[in-house]
Amino acid sequence: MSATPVSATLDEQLTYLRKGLAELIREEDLRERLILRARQGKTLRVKAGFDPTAPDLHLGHTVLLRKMKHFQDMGHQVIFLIGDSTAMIGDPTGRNATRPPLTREEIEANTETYKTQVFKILDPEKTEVRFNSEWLGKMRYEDTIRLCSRYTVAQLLERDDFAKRYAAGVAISMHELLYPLAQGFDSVNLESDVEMGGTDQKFNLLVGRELQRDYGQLPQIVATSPLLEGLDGEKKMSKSLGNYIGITESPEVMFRKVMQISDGLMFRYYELLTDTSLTEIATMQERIARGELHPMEAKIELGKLIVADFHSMADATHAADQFNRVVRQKETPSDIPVVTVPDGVRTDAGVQVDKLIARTGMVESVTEAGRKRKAGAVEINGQKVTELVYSTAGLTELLVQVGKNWRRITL
RNA sequence: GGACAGGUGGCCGAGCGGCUAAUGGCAACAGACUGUAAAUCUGUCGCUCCUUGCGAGCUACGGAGGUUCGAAUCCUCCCCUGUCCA
Repeated sequence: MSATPVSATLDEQLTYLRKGLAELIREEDLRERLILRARQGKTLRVKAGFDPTAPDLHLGHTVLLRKMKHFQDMGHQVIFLIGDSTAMIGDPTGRNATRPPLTREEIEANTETYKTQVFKILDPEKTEVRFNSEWLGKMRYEDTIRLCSRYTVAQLLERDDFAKRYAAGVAISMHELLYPLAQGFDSVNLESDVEMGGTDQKFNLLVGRELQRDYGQLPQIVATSPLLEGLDGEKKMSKSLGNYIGITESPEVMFRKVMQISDGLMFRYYELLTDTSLTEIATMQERIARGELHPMEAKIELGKLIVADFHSMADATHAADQFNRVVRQKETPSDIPVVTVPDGVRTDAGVQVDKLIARTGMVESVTEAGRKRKAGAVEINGQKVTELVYSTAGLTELLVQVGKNWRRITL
């Protein structure tokens, strides 16, 4: 990731920080704040919150993390806030009930997971990891009432999600209304100068400004980053929709997933997930349109860039090779998990195929295995297998393939 | 507290006594095609067992009971959601 020196001029800083943001509220405020803090000999406190119940980051999160890194590049302090208290609510999406609070152990385990992932992008030296239970957990009933008194129902109903649900007659629980307030209160406690989040967080981020004003603080600047579309190119990337690329996934899986996105989406990924400049991207698009560059070539390059970010260049090259051999030339992949035959799948004549592929984790259930086999999706030692029993006479191992799953099973 | 309308498989949404593991759509998975994808086409899409068969059993339509040869469908009670009234 390119680093602009900390000694950048004010205008250089602003340009650098503005790039790639969906919205900045307000740009003049950011300018003034930069001047103010510089005069005080301070750096900006840049906050972003994360949900500790789902410590698996995917590329969608990295759009934001990359932007946070840009603030660090400019010498500012980033606060990685873990919403352990607000996790009980969960950012209202319409169908969540109150979730039980996480235990201390769970939170710590999840925090560690987060750190190893987040510091692939963020600079640990300029990152402060905090928990909102520090202040929310200490609040008494009276404190909560006081906080609630600072906001009105009408204000909360401005939030698009609430407004829609209210209009449609879908349930909105009281505690969900507290979520934006709690998040805003985090900003008060952290005295944040900037809060970052996805564009879907805009409302919550703005609440922070209101509350900070109420508490006699300068309102934070709100910086939203675009939401990354998932692999389907339609909905935002999310784990629950299954259209994501996790940043801890293997180079091979990552690469393959990148190759699966549509050609159009590829440019979006270039824009939001790599340092490729907009002009370079435009040039690439033109060359593809003119037939000088094959879209696949551009996508391979994208895949390598992304894999290299989270693994290494060598891994990226290897993943690309692997993809080329396995997917394009339909050769056998080089690193196949090796397992021994599970109990109870042998028969007198050989092995029972359904149980074999179910019990080695290649499919969910024996029933599904049977379906896959009958549908012609199972190959053993290069031969399509539709019979129930596969003869193993004279064999010492089986090379089994079901779709993109491979296993080397020793007998 | 009252009146009314609802709660169905990952989601949406039909069914309203048997032929319903439950129409249809989306999503998903596998196969064909391909530039890798997209698009398109085909198949599948609860679990287990075996003698792998248009096989057997089990579980499933908010929950618990009941009526019936038989219930997602009827009855009772309960829980939950929404609307209106208080």
